[in-house]
Amino acid sequence: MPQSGYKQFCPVAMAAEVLCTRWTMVLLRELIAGSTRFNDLRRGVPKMSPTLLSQRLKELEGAGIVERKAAREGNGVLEYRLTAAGRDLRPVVEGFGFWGQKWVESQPSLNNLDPSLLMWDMRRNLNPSPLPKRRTVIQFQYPELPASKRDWWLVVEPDGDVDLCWSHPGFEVDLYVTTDLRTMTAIWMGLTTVAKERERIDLDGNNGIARTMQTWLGLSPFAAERKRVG
Amino acid sequence: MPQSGYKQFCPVAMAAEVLCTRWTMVLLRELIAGSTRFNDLRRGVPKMSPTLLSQRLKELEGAGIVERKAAREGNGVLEYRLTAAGRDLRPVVEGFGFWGQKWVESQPSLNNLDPSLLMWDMRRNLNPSPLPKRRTVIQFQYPELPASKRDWWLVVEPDGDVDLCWSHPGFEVDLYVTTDLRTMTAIWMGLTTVAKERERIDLDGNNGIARTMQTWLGLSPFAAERKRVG
DNA sequence: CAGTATCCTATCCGATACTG
DNA sequence: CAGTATCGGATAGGATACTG
Repeated sequence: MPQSGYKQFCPVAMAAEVLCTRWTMVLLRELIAGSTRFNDLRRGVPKMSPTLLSQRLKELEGAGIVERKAAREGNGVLEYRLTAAGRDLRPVVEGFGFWGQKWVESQPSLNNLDPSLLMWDMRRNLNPSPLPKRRTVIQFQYPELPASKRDWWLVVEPDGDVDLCWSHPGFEVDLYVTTDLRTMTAIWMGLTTVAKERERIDLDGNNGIARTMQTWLGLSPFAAERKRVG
Repeated sequence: MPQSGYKQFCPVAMAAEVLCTRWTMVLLRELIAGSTRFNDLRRGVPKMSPTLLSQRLKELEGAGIVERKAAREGNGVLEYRLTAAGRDLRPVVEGFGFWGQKWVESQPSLNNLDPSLLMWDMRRNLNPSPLPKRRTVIQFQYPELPASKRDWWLVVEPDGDVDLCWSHPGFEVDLYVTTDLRTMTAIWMGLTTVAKERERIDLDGNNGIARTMQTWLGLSPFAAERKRVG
């Protein structure tokens, strides 16, 4: 932010000085969602350059929002964790999200799709409880995309852990979901539903899993907020 | 914001795109506080250039947050009013304010004082009810400041309206408050109280008004949030 | 009073390549 | 894997003066 700092004693300005730099709110969303490792953060904020990510993390550390420390397991790998001040930003970030969901036109941002980011978010919010109590594999296929971004696998372990793979994990696939990225994104954002888009989605495989898709498919944390504009 | 736009479908990013440009949150605070005219907004955001203020107002209009229309009285004077989407930002802006009050060190921003801004905010939040039911005039004096910024008058009308003057309004002064700007600002922000700073404040005039200063002096909307850092 | 026009520069940031 | 180094360009926005 050019000539940074507002030089104002108002608390709103003081907060904005820290929070309203480019990418910062989006990065915070990713931290709040639970990512702690540098490359996990990158996946959640893929358009941010590593240089800037590194710089922002330092700024957030300086502002007392994030602390970096070595992960307890792992060979000196660093983790970024929110401090109390950072956790206190959750309602602020959620405020942004719900307001954005309610009032910002979504058509333009539906032109900026990213399968990697979508699948990464889906992985996080997936709800394993309606699924069988064994390992379940779901393959997503976006035929319109180039080969390297076309196929994705969500592997749901019996303990509820979900892994995202971009090459075949080797296990048998329980359900193939074939659709276009825009439809899948719109469903995930809560702008529409599996049922409404039924004709744009091809489900092939285990019938029970197919039928309950809307329930195991976790949606965006902001999906519940009803859109008020186009 | 350089290369603007996050090109992400996440609602947090969508909101941040609109809200996290320079000065925008601070401007919104002023709109939410009730200013509607261009020059009133300027007083609330004095460090913002008129060019940028004008530009931001247009952007906010484009985003559906503000609408501009001719004031009903007055000769075609424009007013800026929040739309429903804009009013819905109140909790978001307040979230910033409370978080900032709680977690951002205030010492640095207490080096960026501005008597004009402080008095402007005091004018807005003053609570007339403990004052006499007649016109009451309170003169603030900051001896350390240059003459042009030293003296300020708050004129409280019987109906509760408060005017701010920077030259003597002509009416008899009921109370002279003489202190330094830093002390007065810290009190207004809720970081300290009139009683605690009693020795730094000189009160001269009507005793009853002097004694109740802490009550008629309206504080910052965020004063109630307790600071958690230095 | 309520803004515009113009100019210019600081700086933010994106891209890419590279390292322990 | 987890970042750092370097570079250049775009652009945001500060300053100032001006107008209806």
